[in-house]
Amino acid sequence: MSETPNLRDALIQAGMDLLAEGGTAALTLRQAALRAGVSHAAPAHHFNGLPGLLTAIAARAFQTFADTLHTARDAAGQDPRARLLGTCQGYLSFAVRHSGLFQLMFVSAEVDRSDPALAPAALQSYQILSEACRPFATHADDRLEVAVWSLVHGYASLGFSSPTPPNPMRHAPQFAEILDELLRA
Amino acid sequence: MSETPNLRDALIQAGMDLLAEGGTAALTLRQAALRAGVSHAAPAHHFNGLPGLLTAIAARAFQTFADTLHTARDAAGQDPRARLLGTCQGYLSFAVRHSGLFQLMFVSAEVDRSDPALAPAALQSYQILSEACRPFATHADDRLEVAVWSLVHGYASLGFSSPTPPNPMRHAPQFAEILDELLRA
DNA sequence: AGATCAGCTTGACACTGTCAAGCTAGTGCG
DNA sequence: CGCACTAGCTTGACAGTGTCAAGCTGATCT
Repeated sequence: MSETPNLRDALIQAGMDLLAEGGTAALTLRQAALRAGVSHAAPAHHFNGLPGLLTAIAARAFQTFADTLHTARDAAGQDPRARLLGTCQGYLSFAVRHSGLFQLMFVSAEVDRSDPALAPAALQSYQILSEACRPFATHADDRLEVAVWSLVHGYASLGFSSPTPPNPMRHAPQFAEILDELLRA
Repeated sequence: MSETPNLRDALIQAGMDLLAEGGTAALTLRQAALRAGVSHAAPAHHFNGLPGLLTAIAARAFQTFADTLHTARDAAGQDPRARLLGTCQGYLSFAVRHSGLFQLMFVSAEVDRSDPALAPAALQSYQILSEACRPFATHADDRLEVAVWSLVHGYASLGFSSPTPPNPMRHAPQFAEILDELLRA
């Protein structure tokens, strides 16, 4: 039993690997258990069934999401517009590189969004984006950051269902130009 | 035999009902077959397995989606801005009222997005939105319509994962104000 | 009249999540 | 020291799922 001092983490990691390799359909309690080298019912002991594992994975994903936004913003220099654009590009980069996690975080009906473990990292992610928007806010309410958030999230999401027929995303304008369009207000 | 002259349509309808009642998890080949009063393997004969049924449902959903956009736009009067706002509100209304279908159409990995039956209605939906954007286009490329599309799609999507912790969507500004923000450019 | 065949049924298979029961090693207690 | 106890995991079972192969049935065509 010295192999896995922390089976819980090993199961989360196995689940993330499965998700990255085979998409949502491949993420299975039994397969995660198999990868971690334990019996098929072991995961139920640490998480409380499949939704529990998915929620734990989503929580960890929000953490790396926040990290991605953070480093992308800091790499963009000091100019406020560059920082906001960098943050958004980190957002898009994460969505493309970890599409399975992205989908799990934002759309999966099986993660328990009331789980208290989900709040901190998710809030942190949002605050990074919100803070990058602040220099451009012209109204008292949150309308600009909600606009930017909706814009980047929609752009990312539509990029997925991109083989979708309407698909102006195939030759879509770069996000930078679209963001500029919004910031010109 | 005389009960269901068109079993295919009956299965699609049963699937849409299941989706509306119990979400994605409740939409099952066997349950759809049960509702249509046929054996568990009958659906595989009309669609080619579960992805086929999901794709057929998505295709029909795109049709009613286009209808929703169309009527919402026409009900908004003649002013270009009112028409665009009306179209977007139709978009949001559909997303809220048919969240299961919306998710199926845009995110589900199990629908075959290369299916030729998907293209027409989806293209029609996109063209309605695109046309409503035309009076405001200032550039040669599609950047405005992609911006509006991303904005409304992201706003709708974030509204779902809304129990999500960051959740500025709880007291989110009305979409109209956000759209105005974009159109001011 | 007889052949053909699409449409559906029946039965089986592997796979899934979940539950109940049991094992096992480490811990605290008398 | 010995013994109950418990957390962590295993084993075995169950219902439900998608999918496939084989068979039935009734209408259509030659």
